[in-house]
Amino acid sequence: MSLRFAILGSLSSCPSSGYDLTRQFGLGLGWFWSASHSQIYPELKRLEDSKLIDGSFTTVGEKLEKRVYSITPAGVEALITWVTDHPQYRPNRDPERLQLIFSDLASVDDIRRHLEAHQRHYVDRRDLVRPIRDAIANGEHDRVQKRLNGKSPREQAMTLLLREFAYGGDIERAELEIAWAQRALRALDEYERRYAGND
Amino acid sequence: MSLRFAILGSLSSCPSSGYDLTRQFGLGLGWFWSASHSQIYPELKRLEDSKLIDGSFTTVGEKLEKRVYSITPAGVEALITWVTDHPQYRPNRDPERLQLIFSDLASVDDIRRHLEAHQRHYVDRRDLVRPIRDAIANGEHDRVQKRLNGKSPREQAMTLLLREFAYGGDIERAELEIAWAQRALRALDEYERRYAGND
DNA sequence: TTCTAACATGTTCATATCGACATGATGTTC
DNA sequence: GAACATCATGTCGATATGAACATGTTAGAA
Repeated sequence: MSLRFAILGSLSSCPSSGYDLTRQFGLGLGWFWSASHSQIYPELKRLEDSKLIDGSFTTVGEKLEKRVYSITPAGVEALITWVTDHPQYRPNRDPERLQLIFSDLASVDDIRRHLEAHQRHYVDRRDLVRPIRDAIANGEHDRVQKRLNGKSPREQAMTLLLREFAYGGDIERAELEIAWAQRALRALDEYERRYAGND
Repeated sequence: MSLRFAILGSLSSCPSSGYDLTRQFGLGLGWFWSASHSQIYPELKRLEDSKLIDGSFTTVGEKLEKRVYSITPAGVEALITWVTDHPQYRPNRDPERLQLIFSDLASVDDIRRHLEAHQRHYVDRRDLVRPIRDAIANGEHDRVQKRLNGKSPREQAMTLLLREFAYGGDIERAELEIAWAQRALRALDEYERRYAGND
């Protein structure tokens, strides 16, 4: 149910086409909600039917049609209602650690590979998010800059503060997972030393 | 797709009924994968059709039928294949921080409430997971004890080590989120001081 | 004996999600 | 002029998930 609000939120920065949004979901926004174009286009239709967004046609070159959507006042209202809502925490889904708790059926090497993959995953993630956070802080992020347009310095500071919290939290999470995996790997080493030769 | 393996994994500790599994998903296992009985019963049927588990009937009292499932050798094999697989990281879904980045449309008080709810959520979570982790470490967790049965001391140590990693990681994550929310709340205070009276 | 909590197992429907299928235009490079 | 990456918009079908609907038993307490 968050997809519609992810779209509304993105459109509250600036009007965009389905294609623009798809790319957004593949970049910055994607760290908090990801979606493919096959979800986005039908959702845009539904949002238009609900009068929360407004579509207009443009043409690129000779024939290529582009549909650019803008958020309506009703859309802004719906978005504000949603952000103001008590956050809904979804059911836990942690397939990696689920694998891990049943990995006593696998070999120590398999477990080691699992933890190394976990570490790599979060290193990659951290290294991809950091530049985005930095670009936002340095005023080099296009869509965030558009969001700042027309806002007072006070409001601009809040927009930037919230982004800093959100991306910062994501980076901290990645760093936690990296440190966790490293500690687990060291514990595995110790386990192997303790039981070396026995059994 | 992890549901079938969550069930297989749970059955690899000891045979259980759908009802037992439902409770398991509501307790320990639920921290890594949660599911309702309406997902579990049909999945058990599918697993039985695939010969990965074996169902037998028991009667409780006079009439009440109970279907107890055990994992088959083919099921153990399928489970091992899965735990040995490279972990699959799912698309990001972080509705809370998604709300947060668009909360520049809301009031500072709304943001404060959001962060306080976030903190409470993870305090509750931490306080619920810790006793489970401790019970496992102290040998007071029934299903984990059953899993240890018939294992060598070396194997038992690995089972317990993996649980410690998994639950420990979850607790650390909760503590990170609590600290993050507290820092964000302090940053909000500072924001309000800085802009007091202006605007 | 009656009531209640817990035991026990299902189905059904709406929605979410993802990968694959499907099509075509535009701009750049070789 | 051909090839290719990117722009651009859609649909379809399989599966996942969750809430609600549906039914009945058993054990213990009041």
